[in-house]
Amino acid sequence: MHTATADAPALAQLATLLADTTRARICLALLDGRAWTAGELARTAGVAPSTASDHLSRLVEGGLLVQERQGRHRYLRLADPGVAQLIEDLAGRVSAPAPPARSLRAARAGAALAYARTCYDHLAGRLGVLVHDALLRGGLLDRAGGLALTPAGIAWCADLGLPVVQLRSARRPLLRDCLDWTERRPHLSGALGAALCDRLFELGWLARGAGRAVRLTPAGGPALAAALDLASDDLAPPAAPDTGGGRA
Amino acid sequence: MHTATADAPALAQLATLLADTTRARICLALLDGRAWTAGELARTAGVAPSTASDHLSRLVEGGLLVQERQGRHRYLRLADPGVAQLIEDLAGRVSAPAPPARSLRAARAGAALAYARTCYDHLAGRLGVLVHDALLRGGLLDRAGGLALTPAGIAWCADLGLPVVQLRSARRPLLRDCLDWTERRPHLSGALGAALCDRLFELGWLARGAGRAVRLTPAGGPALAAALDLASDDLAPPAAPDTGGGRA
DNA sequence: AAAGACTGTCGGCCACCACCGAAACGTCGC
DNA sequence: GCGACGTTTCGGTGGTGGCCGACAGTCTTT
Repeated sequence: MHTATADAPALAQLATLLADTTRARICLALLDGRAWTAGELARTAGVAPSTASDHLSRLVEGGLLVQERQGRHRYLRLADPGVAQLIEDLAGRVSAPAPPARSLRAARAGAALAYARTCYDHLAGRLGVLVHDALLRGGLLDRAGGLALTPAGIAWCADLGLPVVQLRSARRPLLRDCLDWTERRPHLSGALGAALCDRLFELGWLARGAGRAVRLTPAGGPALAAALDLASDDLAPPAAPDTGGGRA
Repeated sequence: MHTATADAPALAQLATLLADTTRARICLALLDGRAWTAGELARTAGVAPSTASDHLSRLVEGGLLVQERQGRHRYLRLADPGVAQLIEDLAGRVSAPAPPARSLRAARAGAALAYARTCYDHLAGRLGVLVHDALLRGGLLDRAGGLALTPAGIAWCADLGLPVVQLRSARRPLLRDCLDWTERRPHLSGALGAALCDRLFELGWLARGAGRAVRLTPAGGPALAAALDLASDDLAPPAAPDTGGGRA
């Protein structure tokens, strides 16, 4: 007599989708929030296109991915923020062993990624943490009784064009901590985190770099700093190292 | 060239632990937050003791479970609230298809479970949702800018013997929504949700029933209702359907 | 229309793993 | 001490699933 409060086979089936290195690689790649083609994912995962095709079909069928066919391409992306959250949570439990930079190019790419990147649909990296900290210091965000915007914070969002009331949804929390695995500190996720990131792109303050990396635009840096009541320098990426001096 | 932002093999390895029906059953059983013996888990999962022993060792080695040996018994429980959250999140993605009650006894047990139960370390079921709603209605909890206690809510917690400041931790959010799969509505999880549940047991307002089910004690019902500014009836379980059977 | 690119299907190979029963180990009780 | 009980270890077995190469389909390009 199995109590079977929840459907164990279904849970196992869902976990199975992530229980394969190749599928895990695919899902991690898709964590950038964009749509990839099947071929790109196959190359990234290091398997034959036919193998990847199989995996992708299973992931779609399992509800983790959604696809969109355009001509001879098959675009795939994570099904919804919940899937991204799930993968993040799982990845967060495995101690990421501080990837050592192998080459100068890799080190530079790594630095860009550590500075600012997208974490599915919100801002992460050092910039993400800085924004979080600035909001907290400015009294726009409050952690005394949980994690919430203050009335001032709600007004701040409205000024930026973020309608907080409309972002409230039963399906997704407005705010959520997302642990940064480079900074080891929280940044903002949730519906608002995603909307804020969207809006920064929309305003042209933020632009995509290579891969998951993003960067502040020349106009966006000062603008965001002003909005957060910071000096421009506070948001600047670490000074480009001419040689090895990795700034702490 | 694999970008390998995170360790895909490690993620897959972690997911593999949950990617088996038997291990999933074990983990779901342990969601009640208590420590089970290896034999109990074997019977619950419906496998031979030797099979379960193997699974349990793997789960412990993988960091999902912790064990404690006492004499000829091996007690196992979930390693930490994060694991419980992970399993909840996974289980929450698979639509639990409203288990039909097969017998009168099963229906009664199901009703008790739907009314109040523990969800690893916090209160769930109808009672959990009622508490959440009462806190919200009473202005102790606020959802305007996220999910947070109001100053009044912090005071209310203090009155109850819950030191909110000490509960704030980097490792675990103070408050968190946990979707109830019977009520389909949020109840309180997180560090505070766990502390509140603990305290209710400590005060003798809440007592354990069969399995994961809990019940309000005769003294606890009115006390909790008063604390939440509710009529006693508002917290009452659904009227017991009076068939002829002798009530235990 | 033909050539090329992206993707899906099929068959086969191989490795992994969940399961069990039997037996060994340790603890508890008489 | 002896037996009972809970647990673990150890082969052995069967099923599942990841992987590839080859071929077929579909869309784009020349």
